[in-house]
Amino acid sequence: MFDSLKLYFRKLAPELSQDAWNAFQKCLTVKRYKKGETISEEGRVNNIVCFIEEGIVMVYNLIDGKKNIYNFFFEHEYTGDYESFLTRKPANYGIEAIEDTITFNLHYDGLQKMYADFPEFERVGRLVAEGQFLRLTERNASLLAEKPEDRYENLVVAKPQVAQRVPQYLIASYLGITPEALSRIRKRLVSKF
Amino acid sequence: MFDSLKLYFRKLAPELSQDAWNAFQKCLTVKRYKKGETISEEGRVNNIVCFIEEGIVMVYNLIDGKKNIYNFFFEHEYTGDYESFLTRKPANYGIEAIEDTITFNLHYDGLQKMYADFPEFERVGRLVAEGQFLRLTERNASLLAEKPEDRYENLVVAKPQVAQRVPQYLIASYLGITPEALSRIRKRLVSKF
DNA sequence: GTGCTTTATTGATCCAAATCAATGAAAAAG
DNA sequence: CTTTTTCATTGATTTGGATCAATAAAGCAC
Repeated sequence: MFDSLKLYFRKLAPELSQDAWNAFQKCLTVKRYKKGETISEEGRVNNIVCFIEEGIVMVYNLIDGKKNIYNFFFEHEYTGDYESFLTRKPANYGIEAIEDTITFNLHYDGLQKMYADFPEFERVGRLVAEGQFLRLTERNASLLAEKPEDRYENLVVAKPQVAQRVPQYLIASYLGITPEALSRIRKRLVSKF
Repeated sequence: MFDSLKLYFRKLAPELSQDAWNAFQKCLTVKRYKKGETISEEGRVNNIVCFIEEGIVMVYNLIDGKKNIYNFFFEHEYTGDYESFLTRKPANYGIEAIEDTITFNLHYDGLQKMYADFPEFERVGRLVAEGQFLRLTERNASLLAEKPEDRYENLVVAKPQVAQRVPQYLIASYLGITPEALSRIRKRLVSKF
């Protein structure tokens, strides 16, 4: 059932015991979402981390009624409003399916129980948090130092899936620009070659 | 000696044993840096996390020979090129003292030994990584959704110390703009009141 | 399929920041 | 204290993206 997730864990923390993994499995629930459906709502405390088995998901941040795309997540990546999940404060971020999506969801209480029952699991928590941090670091450097045009070029190279499977107006939001600006950037890039 | 750091730990992980704390202390070294001095160099693997006892430090990212300020850190905050520290790859970030600074430095090997000898210490690692992540999340949202002018206004409110103790051209870099642009933003803000 | 809604493109205008350049102010070095 | 270097400000010009508006294309529902 959770083969892809198990594979992910094997790589992340190979020394994790079979007992811990078995207990962890029991904390998971499988969920299916239709394209456009809300997975986790902005405004209330977020209690889940989602491992995406199939589909694409976007995480956004509602500011002045406008959805700012924080990031896209694909098959075999995990996501969630990690901030709300950790702080137990109402989420600033919402999560929505961009395609029909299947996720394995881990509930907050389940994770806390894992930490309590299997102290070794703290290590997984640490590695996951560190991974999240590293991902953010890159995005941050990109937002700080690169122009929108460079950001788009790099995105296409680094995550070609995004350009292929995600609508442009969402990519524009992810890049921090308007759809019009992205359209013009694309035009410029085409005439470059 | 490490009172301020101990206080920080008490808040972060109150249940940490005295044994673990004692062992941890032994991993620390005290360092002094003059204003302008390099604490950790970009380009080589970073082996330290610094807890700042006194002074201000900046973390930057060298791109095309230009220092992009990632962040400033003050008394009783910790810093380091966490990315390089975690991945064991050459650092993309350098660290430099903005004022005369005293730090308590934790070496990578010391931390790994802590994890090995005191599995409970993984929890500290997790909480630290989570804290780093949360900090970055905010900065990210700010870079994505706010205009430089708003970013500056928010910075002045949230971290008045920065505006007071850090030169403007560094703040400009932190905001992702040129010193000229910041100078004009400040002018605009003054005439606002 | 037809119509309806959403998304993408293009044009025109406006604005904030980048860039280039020069001067003034402040800090560091001697 | 004086000189030198670094930092901050101001001006002129350029540029890329925002905004407003209109049209074209693609998706979706019926």
